[in-house]
Amino acid sequence: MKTLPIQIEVSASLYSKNPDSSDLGRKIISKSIELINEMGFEVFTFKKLAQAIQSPESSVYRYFENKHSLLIYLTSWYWTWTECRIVFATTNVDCAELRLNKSIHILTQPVLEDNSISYVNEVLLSEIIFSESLKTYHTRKVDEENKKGCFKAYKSVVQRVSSIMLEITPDFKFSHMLTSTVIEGAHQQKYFADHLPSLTDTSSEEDTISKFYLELVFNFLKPKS
Amino acid sequence: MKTLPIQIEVSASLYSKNPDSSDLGRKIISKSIELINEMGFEVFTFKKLAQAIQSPESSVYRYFENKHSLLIYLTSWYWTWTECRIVFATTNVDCAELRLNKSIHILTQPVLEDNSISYVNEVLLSEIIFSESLKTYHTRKVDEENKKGCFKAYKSVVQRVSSIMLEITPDFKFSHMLTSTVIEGAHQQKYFADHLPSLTDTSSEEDTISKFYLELVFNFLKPKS
DNA sequence: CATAAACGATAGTATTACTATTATATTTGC
DNA sequence: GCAAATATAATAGTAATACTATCGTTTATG
Repeated sequence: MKTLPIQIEVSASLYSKNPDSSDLGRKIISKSIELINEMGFEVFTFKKLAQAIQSPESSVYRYFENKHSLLIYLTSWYWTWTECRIVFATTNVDCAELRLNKSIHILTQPVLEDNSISYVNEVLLSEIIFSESLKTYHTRKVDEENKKGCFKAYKSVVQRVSSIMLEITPDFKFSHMLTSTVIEGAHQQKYFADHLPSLTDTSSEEDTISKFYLELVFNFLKPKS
Repeated sequence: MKTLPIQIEVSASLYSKNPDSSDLGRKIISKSIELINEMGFEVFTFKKLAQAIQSPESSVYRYFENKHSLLIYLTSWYWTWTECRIVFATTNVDCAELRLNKSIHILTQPVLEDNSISYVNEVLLSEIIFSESLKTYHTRKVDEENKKGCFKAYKSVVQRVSSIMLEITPDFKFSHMLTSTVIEGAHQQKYFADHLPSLTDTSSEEDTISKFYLELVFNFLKPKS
């Protein structure tokens, strides 16, 4: 698969100072991706991040209000980038079924290769998304943050995939539910496979989860008749 | 629907001192359900709980090591109770499809009536489960807590519903994945409907979510052929 | 070269999540 | 009915977290 040399832009409302605009900012992003991955988001603190990049804690706060804002930034970056990947994989594909198939693959499989151009390690970031992205919106401040546009990038992905479903089955009433069920479900099943395997049906195959959700979607959209 | 006058027993490994064994313990449970519901699990603290029940914070710690253990206790109580409800609703029902149908209803709909016998308010508890139960296993300590049996009650429910699916389609390969997708998906979709509606397909009907997952399951298990 | 912005260094605060201690109730076993 | 065990109240204290504030120095930018 070719890499995307695209510059990902994250909405200015999601940071205090654009981390993409300075060395320190980029170091904050790339190091925080590493650390959140290693220790998990709860254990991760700005103090630890600051120590790791050898800068004072207060400098980190100049970029992000708190670690939650940083997580929102990272997930927004991920979803913007993922939408690019979907667009890239589906333009000039005439068949809607095939476009949906490719989209579901992108949404349900963790990223395996880092393009290693940017300061963002996409492999590690995708792992963070799979295991921690729930925490972006499972807070008391969801509504407030939703108004601020914190989840715009995610919604846009859901909207795009929903539209493909509606091309296949125009009168389908549950396109958004089905899409978000697939995305969140795939994340969850990956987590279960790693930690609570009796909640899944693990197999030797790598892409059981993708196959499951592909079948789920196509059985629902086009029940064999 | 009839109420269940059953005594729910929670595994002794899930508390320091059994809250069911004293007035204070029962007050801790019933007040914490109220407070977690009001303010959300993150904002909830043992200090606030202690103030609300007019007891010192240290007394609460005699029952539960920390607030996370309390949440695990509450979810275990909920899943044990829910399995009872499933058993109650499905015994003496011959048709497996109907048993699955009833089970899915129980799993995808919030509880609407409190039996008001016990000190547990099941309506509020079910709301906590829908919005916060993810937090029981999304921690760095999942594996450790899983070994301790913290998620046994939940797994038992998943196992039971999986078995019904296998009665209907004996060679089905994804019964656990499908069951956990339905349970977690229903929780998620309810949350989305309340906070991020563009990720769902809201409608005036109350039970859109149940209908969606019912259709999802039966389309998958028995594709019309 | 001036001046604004960014950064480093350091200090300090409120809150959280506990732990510890001791005195006073309350239950329980005999 | 009383001693012994246990439960609870009352209070204090600690380490870590999540910030906020100040200020001098460096580094871009026009």
